[in-house]
Amino acid sequence: MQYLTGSIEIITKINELTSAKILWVDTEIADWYTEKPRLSIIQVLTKANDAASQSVYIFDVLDKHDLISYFINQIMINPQIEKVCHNASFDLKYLGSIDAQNITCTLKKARRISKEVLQVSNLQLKTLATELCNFSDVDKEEQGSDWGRRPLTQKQLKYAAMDTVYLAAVHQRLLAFSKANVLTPVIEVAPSSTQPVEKPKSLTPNKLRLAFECPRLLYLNHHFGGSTLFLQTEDVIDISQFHNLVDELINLLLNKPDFIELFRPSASELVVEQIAHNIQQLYYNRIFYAYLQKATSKDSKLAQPLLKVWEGLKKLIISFAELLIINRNYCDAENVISETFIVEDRKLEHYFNLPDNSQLRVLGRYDYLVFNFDLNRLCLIEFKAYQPVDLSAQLAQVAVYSYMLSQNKKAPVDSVVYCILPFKEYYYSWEQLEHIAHELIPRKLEQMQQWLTWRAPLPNPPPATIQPHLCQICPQQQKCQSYFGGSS
DNA sequence: ATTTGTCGTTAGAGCGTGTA
DNA sequence: TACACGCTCTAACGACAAAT
Repeated sequence: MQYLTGSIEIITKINELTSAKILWVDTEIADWYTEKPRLSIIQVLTKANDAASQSVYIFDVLDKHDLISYFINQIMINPQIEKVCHNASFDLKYLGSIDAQNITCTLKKARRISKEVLQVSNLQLKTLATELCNFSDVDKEEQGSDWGRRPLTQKQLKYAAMDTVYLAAVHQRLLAFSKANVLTPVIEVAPSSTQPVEKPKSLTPNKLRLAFECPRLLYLNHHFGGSTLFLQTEDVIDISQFHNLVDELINLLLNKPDFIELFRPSASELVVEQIAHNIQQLYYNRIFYAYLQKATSKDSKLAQPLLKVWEGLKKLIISFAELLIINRNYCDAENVISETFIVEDRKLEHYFNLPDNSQLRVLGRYDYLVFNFDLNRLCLIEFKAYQPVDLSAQLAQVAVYSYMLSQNKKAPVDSVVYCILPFKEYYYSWEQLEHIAHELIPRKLEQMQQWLTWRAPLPNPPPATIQPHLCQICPQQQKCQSYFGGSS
């Protein structure tokens, strides 16, 4: 160890060090607890594996600002020299801060590897020296000692020198660790060729349904908003909470222990009407009655139409009861409900291959999923408050849902649509849905892209496909005629 | 276009750890 | 003591699907 105090010898040594490739650097600070901390000494190790601390140079730079600046300019800023520090951000406060180049922080390295992997109790330099590098007799006392006093004691100088020795040893060990844990190389993502024509980046099953019902309405809705539901005015009651009503029905089935007792007898002993009646009763008392009260208190005219909704829900419950009894053949009473109603993430995503060889993302969320043990098949449920205006559009919508889910599940998925006002059940088997999803949907999606990007007065406006008598109740009939003109 | 509910991302507050 | 950094947790924000 060389302890250098004279300006000339320090500058000479700094000049020597500029040819080094790597240096292990540490500092000691006097008055660190005060407003005006002073850099006391800079320790530099030039050779790793120097347990005898032969190649440590200690520069005494207390209050010698020109020497400190010289060190910073010659060593710290020089990008050719790698400087290794423990908790480098601390030393850099006195040695060039943001100007310093090519700094390696062993604390950062150690943190990245983690305490657990290193199997050490903490990441202090002294701990790493003892627990990672097996140094014994590591001195801790002098760290907080008075580095402003001169002359420095032999003990202080020994401590200061050993710090860099530990630093180099720890550094070597950490390098070995990070080499051993080479992370999987970063996967180069192929740059996606951006299409010159601006096309919708993704579509939804709901939009697809609309595209089948009326492309013009799809277009108007996309650009100008407005309602898309074809409804006779006398049908319309506010059942925006309709999905909530169904949600609560299924939650009730899943969470109410009473229903387990209901399914205690064997399947052959169970009677659909009886089961359904029980569910209806409980649901009416728990959920629907309160909803009815609340709605009619706001508007007493709602009572009559809401009773129609109830009639629909009752029939829905019968359907559920039938399915549950079928499945009771295969499940015990405790599990039949949870095995029938499958609760999981309802989001769906799929990239459809279009006829023009491009791909289009379709995103959607289905309503519910059940399993029928007799058919050994999943079945996706879609709820509609009102009768569909166009059955083929409805079919297309559930075909997309079924198809996307079947891709996830790697299994066929049937679909059923329940309409509540008035109650009607539409069952579609996977065999017909798959055909539609394969043959019809990709072409429709391609058309939709064209329709949605169409700008008046370019040719090929979206056709009006809806039947004329239904167009009379189109929610945007007026706008459609004024925008597209002619027949609707 | 606007709204509504859900869900995932992100900024930042707070805490712990490191330095003399 | 003071400051920097990173981790975690949360609140705010925005994206999204579906409905109006």
